[in-house]
Amino acid sequence: MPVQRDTSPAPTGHPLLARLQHYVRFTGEERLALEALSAGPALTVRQRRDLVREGDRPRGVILILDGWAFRYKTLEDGRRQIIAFLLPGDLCDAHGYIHRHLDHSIGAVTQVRYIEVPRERIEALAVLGPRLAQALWWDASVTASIQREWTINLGQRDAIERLAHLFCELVYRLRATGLAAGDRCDIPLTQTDLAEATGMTPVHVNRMVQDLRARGLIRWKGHDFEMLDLAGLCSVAMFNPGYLHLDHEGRLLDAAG
Amino acid sequence: MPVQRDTSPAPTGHPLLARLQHYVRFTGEERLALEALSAGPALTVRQRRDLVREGDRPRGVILILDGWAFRYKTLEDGRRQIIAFLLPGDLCDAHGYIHRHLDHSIGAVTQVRYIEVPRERIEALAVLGPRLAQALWWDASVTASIQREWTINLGQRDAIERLAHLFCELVYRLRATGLAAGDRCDIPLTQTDLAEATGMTPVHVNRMVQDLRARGLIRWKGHDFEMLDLAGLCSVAMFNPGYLHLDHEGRLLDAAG
DNA sequence: CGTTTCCTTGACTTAACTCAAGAGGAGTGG
DNA sequence: CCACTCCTCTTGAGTTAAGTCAAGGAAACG
Repeated sequence: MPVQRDTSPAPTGHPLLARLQHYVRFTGEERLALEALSAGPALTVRQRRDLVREGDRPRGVILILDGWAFRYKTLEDGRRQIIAFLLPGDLCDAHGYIHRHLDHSIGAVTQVRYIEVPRERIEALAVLGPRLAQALWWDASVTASIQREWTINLGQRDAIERLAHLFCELVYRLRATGLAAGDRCDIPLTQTDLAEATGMTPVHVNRMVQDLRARGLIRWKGHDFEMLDLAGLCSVAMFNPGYLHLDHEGRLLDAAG
Repeated sequence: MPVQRDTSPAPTGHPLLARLQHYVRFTGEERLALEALSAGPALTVRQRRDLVREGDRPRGVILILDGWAFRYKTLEDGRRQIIAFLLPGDLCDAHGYIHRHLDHSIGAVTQVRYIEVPRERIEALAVLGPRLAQALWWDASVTASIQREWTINLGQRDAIERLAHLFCELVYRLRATGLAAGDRCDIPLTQTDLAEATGMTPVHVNRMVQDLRARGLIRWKGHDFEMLDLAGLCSVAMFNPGYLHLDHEGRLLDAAG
């Protein structure tokens, strides 16, 4: 039996709050309201299972509390594309509230603890104050921006660039949620996951990972990932963090503690 | 001097309304409110100019009244990716209201007539009734869905499939706005545009277009496009229109007239 | 301690790119 | 009206990045 926390409380505080505070400065009341979101009964899926599946009727907005997941979609002939990675603190509208059926699935990489927040509770949040609504809008528009960046990644960058870009994005996003200590973090993905996200074969991903290692840009063994040369990796990837929009008033708050 | 309408009223009625009616059935009052959106002073850009540029401060939501445009983003070394096509009736949040700077540009293919709708007027719409809010949500979530589909397109499909898929999407979207008569429509794109949207070279796009023609799937001369075999093209592309979510209550209304 | 999953490497194939040059139109100006 | 330019489309020949197939090794799992 794997040694994994199962019934323990959220181990990283409140990842959503941690991230939203980069965008907007909250009052104590607002903070409590956000924390209350994750107070409901958490669900758990085992690693490599689906949280929700294409064709399901959406049950609410999913808030990832702990663990990694991804959105994906499958073509008729079995080819599979990972569309986005979902990290702790990610709110993922699954999708649009309104649609009858999901047009994609969400799968777990690791064991994932999450909450299905009924839409009413999200809407109720927004009523509490414009800052909360603003933060949620901000978050949604960052999600859209990331999706656009993936379009560029797949359309214009070659293999090493794509891979380097993905690593940069993941590290920046983990940092924003407090899940990266300096240049080190946990990346529980397999090279096959990376292949499905970057549109290449696992074999080629492997060669590119070796290449990044050989250039002294990254270290990656098991789940343990380290950026040895952030500037170098960004340069290879032509990574510009602007699209993550991590530059709002909240930054000040973040710097202060 | 080119012979182009310039100060004439919107030639296709209300493309936004035409499209939203596929999603939601409106009352007369709601319809008027939507039509009022395009009552403001329309702006015009000449073909191949930008409506807005990366780094600009967003001025509002853009509503395309007439003509084709696209979102795009440029890498440092000049490579350019078209991220989405914007057709008449498209509302494009440019972007997120909230951000200080746009993280991408919007360029015109043809001459484009459009309106910059202040965010307040969008919000005011939503207050008028839940159906309007619902329709706008629907629209936004379809946009997100299209963006996800592009990710798959670029990541998993090969050259002919990508191109076929793009043609299918455009035809379906034009139909939903009443801009395709049967299987014929206007596609004012160059093969270089298609190349920038599908992540290939113009030369290769050309070869693939020839291929689709040779297979008897499409006819395309100048701007005049015709699907000769919709089922065949969908099959080549593994196109499944579900992601466009054109299947709401409004469909009944549409069928009725 | 065996089994499965994941990573790694090598040899070969192929889809797509590059470079280059020519053809067809559309608009421009003499 | 014709010559000119510019832009887009087209075709061919050679190159390259990435895919395929196959097999061995190293972890991780149970």
